[in-house]
This record gives sequence, C-alpha cells and structure tokens, in this order.
Amino acid sequence: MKTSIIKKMREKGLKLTPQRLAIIEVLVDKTHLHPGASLIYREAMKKVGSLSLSTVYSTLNEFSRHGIIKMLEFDKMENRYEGNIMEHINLVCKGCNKIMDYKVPVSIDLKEVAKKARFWVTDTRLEYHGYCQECKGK
Amino acid sequence: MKTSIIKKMREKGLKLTPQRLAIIEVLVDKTHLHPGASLIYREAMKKVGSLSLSTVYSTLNEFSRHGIIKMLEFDKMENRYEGNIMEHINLVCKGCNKIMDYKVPVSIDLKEVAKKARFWVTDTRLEYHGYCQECKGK
DNA sequence: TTTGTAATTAAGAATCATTCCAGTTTACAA
DNA sequence: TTGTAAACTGGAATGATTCTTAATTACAAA
Repeated sequence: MKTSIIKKMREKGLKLTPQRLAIIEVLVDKTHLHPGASLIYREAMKKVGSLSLSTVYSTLNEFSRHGIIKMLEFDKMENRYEGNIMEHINLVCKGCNKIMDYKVPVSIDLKEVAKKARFWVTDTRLEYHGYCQECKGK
Repeated sequence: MKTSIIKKMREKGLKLTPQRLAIIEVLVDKTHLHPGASLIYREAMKKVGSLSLSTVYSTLNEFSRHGIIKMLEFDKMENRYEGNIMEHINLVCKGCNKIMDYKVPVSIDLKEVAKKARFWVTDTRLEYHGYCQECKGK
C-alpha cells in the first residue's frame, strides 16, 4: 500500500520528501484508525525531526485532490483520512469517534445518476452514524 | 410541512416562540435550497425584529437532535439544513454548493448492518459530490 | 387571570480546525 | 552542478460554531 501510494505520487509528478514519506507511513500504519491531521502530525513528527502542521494539511489536501487518499469531512470532529479508496460505507461512532469500514458495495450506477439528474459524480460519501458495540451501553 | 413540524415540536415538549416560528417558515419556504444558518438567520430576521445568530444555531441543533429536521454537515462549507427526512441521496455541487435531492431509496437494511457489524445506526449520510449541469462546463 | 419556572433568547467572547501568507529550503530533471 | 518549480515553515488570519452569563418569555397549573 505504501509502495502503491508512492507510485501514484510519481505518476502525478508529486515530489517525495522526507515529510511526505513520514506522513504516508503513518497513513498506512494507522489506516484502520482513519487518523486525523493532528494524530498524523504527532506520529509523523516522531519519524522526521522537522515537520509543521501546515505541511501535514497541505500534503493531505494534495493527496486527496489527486485521489491518492480519501478525506472524510466532518463538522464537529476533525477531518479524517483513509487509504482505502474502494467504495464502502463508513460506520462513524458518535460515542468514541471510531470509524469502521462496512464492505457492502452500494450498487447505484453513477452513469445513471448523471443521466437522470444531469449530475457528474466525482466523489461519494456514504456514512452511517450511530453507536458501536462498546458505546451502545453508554 | 410547517404544521407537521410544529406538531412534532409540541410532541417533544418544545416551546413555540416567534423566533422559532420564523426559522421554521424559512426552513419550509427555502427547503429546496437546503439553507445554511446564515441564510436562515437573514431571512428569519426579516420576519421577527429580534433574533440572534446564537438562537438560530441552538434552535437548529435542538430540532435536529429531536429528528425534526436534518443537519447536513460539511467541513469547508457552512452546514446546511433540510426538512425532508425521507432517506435519499444528496447531490452536492462543488461548483456552486447547490444541493439537490436524488430520490433513489438505498435499500440497505439497517438491522442487517446492526447485526453484521454490531453497529446501531441512528443517522445516515448519503452524498454524491460532483458538478451540476451549469457548473459542468466550468 | 395570575404566577412560577423551566425553557428560550441575546450578545459577545471563546474555540479550534483549517487556510493563508511570505519567506526559505529542497527535490530532481536537465 | 545548477536552475527552478515545488515543498516546507511558523505564525497570523479565518470563520463557522459553541460557550457563557444574564435577561426574557411561553405556557402549565393554580
């Protein structure tokens, strides 16, 4: 997954810096956590001595702009990032903010949407919000 | 729709104030725009002389907490609100921020999700982001 | 109708994730 | 080795939303 991200970067003409390498490694290691910018910053900082939070943000923006990673946007909660670009539903726990992937491919044809609604889909956001096992019992 | 919102308020024991009435009316009149807090504030202000932005926020929070309206949360963009609680997909245009409803009921059984993933769904967020007809041609 | 009180409103200060800015450094192609 | 566009930095700025505290009010019960 790390190699494939780097490969995609090269394809897009993005430069590989120590900072970006560290960010990618955190993104891969902690992918199941769907980490936010601050966690990525903290962890990547341990790997490279020099890193600024602005860099983390601009890098994550750059990557998601190129479709290399996916940005999960929230309002009350820090944005989160994931390397898994396959379409799936994110289960977002309101109790602990944990995010889990739920692999039920939603089969709505994007071309059908484009045709019927005259809308060109670039990006899907499928989330179920609620409570996980642990948080269910308050 | 206005009456049904007020009815739901009464059921939940929420009080009907002039400010809330104005907010509800804007929510109903401009529902197709999926208005944000600032628009709701501006429009409702025209109806009642006295209204503060804090009130708009707390009212919208209260209503959505009780499931009377639905809050659409974004990151880069102001949150938006809708009276339509039927499950549907929101088509969000990246060009002009217009939001349209796409009435394709997604048939994923919430009970199935709860059982398989052990996750209790309270709230669904189904969005397709992209470009509408007008914004397609830049 | 009057009253009590819990709910609501108000205004501004505070928050905080994210973006912007302007200057410096660096990756990498030639 | 060098030139240059891209990337990095840290601090300031942004802006939607929440918080705080005090004043006001809807409405149920007397």
